[in-house]
Amino acid sequence: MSQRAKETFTTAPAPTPAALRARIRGLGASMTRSAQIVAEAVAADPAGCSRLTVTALAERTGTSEATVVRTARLLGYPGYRDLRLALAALAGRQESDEAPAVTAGIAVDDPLADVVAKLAHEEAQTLADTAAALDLAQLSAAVDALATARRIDIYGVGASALVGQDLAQKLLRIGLIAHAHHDPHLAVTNSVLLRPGDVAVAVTHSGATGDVIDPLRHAFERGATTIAVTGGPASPVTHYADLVLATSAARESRLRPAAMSSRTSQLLVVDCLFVGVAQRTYDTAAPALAASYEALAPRHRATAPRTARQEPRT
Amino acid sequence: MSQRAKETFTTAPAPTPAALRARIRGLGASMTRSAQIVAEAVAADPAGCSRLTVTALAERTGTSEATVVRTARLLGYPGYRDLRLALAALAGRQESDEAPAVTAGIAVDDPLADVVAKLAHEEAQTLADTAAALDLAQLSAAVDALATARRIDIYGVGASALVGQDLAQKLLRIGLIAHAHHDPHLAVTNSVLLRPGDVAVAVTHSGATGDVIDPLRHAFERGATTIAVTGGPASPVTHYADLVLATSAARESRLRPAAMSSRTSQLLVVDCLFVGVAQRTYDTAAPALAASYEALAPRHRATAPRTARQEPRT
DNA sequence: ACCGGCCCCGAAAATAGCTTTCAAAGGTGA
DNA sequence: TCACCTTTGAAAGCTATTTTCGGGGCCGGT
Repeated sequence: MSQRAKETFTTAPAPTPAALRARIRGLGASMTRSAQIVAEAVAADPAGCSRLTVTALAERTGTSEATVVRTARLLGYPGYRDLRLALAALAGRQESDEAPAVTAGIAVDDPLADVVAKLAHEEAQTLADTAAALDLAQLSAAVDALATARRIDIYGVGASALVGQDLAQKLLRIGLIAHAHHDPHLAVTNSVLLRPGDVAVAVTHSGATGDVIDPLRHAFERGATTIAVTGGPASPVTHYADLVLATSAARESRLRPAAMSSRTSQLLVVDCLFVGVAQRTYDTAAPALAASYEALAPRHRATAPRTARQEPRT
Repeated sequence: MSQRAKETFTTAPAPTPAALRARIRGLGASMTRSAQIVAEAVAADPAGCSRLTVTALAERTGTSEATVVRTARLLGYPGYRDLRLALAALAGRQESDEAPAVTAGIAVDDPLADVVAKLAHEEAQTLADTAAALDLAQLSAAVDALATARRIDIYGVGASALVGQDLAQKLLRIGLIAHAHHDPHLAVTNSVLLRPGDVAVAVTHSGATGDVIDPLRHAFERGATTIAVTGGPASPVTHYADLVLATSAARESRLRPAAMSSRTSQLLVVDCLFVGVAQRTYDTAAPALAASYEALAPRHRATAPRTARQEPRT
């Protein structure tokens, strides 16, 4: 057997994914001069190098393609192609680790890209907070109450009205009798009709919105089961709530007082309620969902109109 | 201009790193059959596919090299090589994120704690996907249009109606003239009044909701700037949209067909629009926000009623 | 100091993989 | 049914990677 079949000396057995850095350090001085240069360049900027071709990397390091390939082999990969792939993976990993770089608040002069990143990050944070803070016992009791309710009234005004409507829409779709009221007068008018076995839900971030508290109080006094979805666990609304579901009370900055985190948080709670109820009433919920889906189908256009695309007018 | 220079139709401008998942979901049904097969294989096993050559992937999916390359282009990369790199990066990232523990869908018999965790995780995922996939150029243009609009009409029905209302509420609070219409007839009636300088926004997850497309078309034909917030970047609604803001089109499982991920995604887009507009019009937006906040104060009860807490009836 | 041997290195040939072209097959609307 | 457009795979064309090959430097021996 020849002592060097065709310059294929697999120095290391492992084409490892991310142990790359260690490997480079490990081999360190045992590499030839130009191999070191290449390895160093790779270690210094994996992401950047992953975007280069052999030729480009050779040029950048002032070496030749052959040397680059040899270095890749030294590092344990079958060839440069695979080193490049590993480099990309490494870059992806790093990127995900350093993601929460944008924790701060949003400023007036942030570029749009930052705004998007910050908003997404903050809302994700809010979701995590809310999930962690949710009282499962209360949630479970709320699900029970909703699942067996004769009738469900939901109160919310302003931004919370939308959350209430979302809940009502969802519950309706699985066959429950749910109404969302955002008109305070109508809410009160309806609330006095409730009785034991009914459920009233109040959605209010501050927990101090009179227009929502009033109908809830009436429902409470008439014996309905009352649920408060609020960011203020000790706020006025909780006085008339049998069950309190806490939403995250993230501070709202100057540029987003109009309910962002709070809305996200409330919606998560609503979703939890909905899924919980849907699970508990699966036998009736599933067909109801299917039916409403079918009923909607004809309102969707299957394909784009065949006419040529109309150009935006000049 | 030739209609097809050399089969180089860069469907999407962004060769983004991690927006891949979102992109695949988004294009979804708008791809050709074999492209779907390839995309699906890629989405199902990014790490594995990143190790395959064009030929190998073509064979695995039962298609041809050409199709694989075309799919890579569809997903926004210059070619397969780059897709492969991105895949590797994605794999690396995933590996580092590794233990979301509760990745799977929600089952009928999941305990409530799991439901909460899964929902929160999925919605957070959706947020990340959406943020990654958002086209900043389109967003920026949309912000400009909104900020300078004479009048803004927003169309959405069903779950998307709530998103539309949310946007309208926010824009109103910073002094813009915005209306959300969820009644298809009224929407059409209003849309024919729009003219250049006005903005129409359509919110629809599927992008195929006739009740929303109709008013948007009218607005488009009358010269208003039209914006589509949709999960289907190639869906019918985009035919009449000057600007398209893509939302994540995560699959909705049996227990949550009623718009959860899609709603979260849409709301993030709405928030981005709002913050963007608020930034651009800060001088007028800030006082308007303050004023609306003041005006609301009296409707909040500062403290709990002094009466003793009423016990739940026995 | 000179010479021979060995290894390192880069230029260029060889090859594998990626991209493009082209024509046929499969639909779709008139 | 026919014409047209879309989609698809086979094969040609090209780029990037890998291998080969020979020049040149370093070291020990003479």
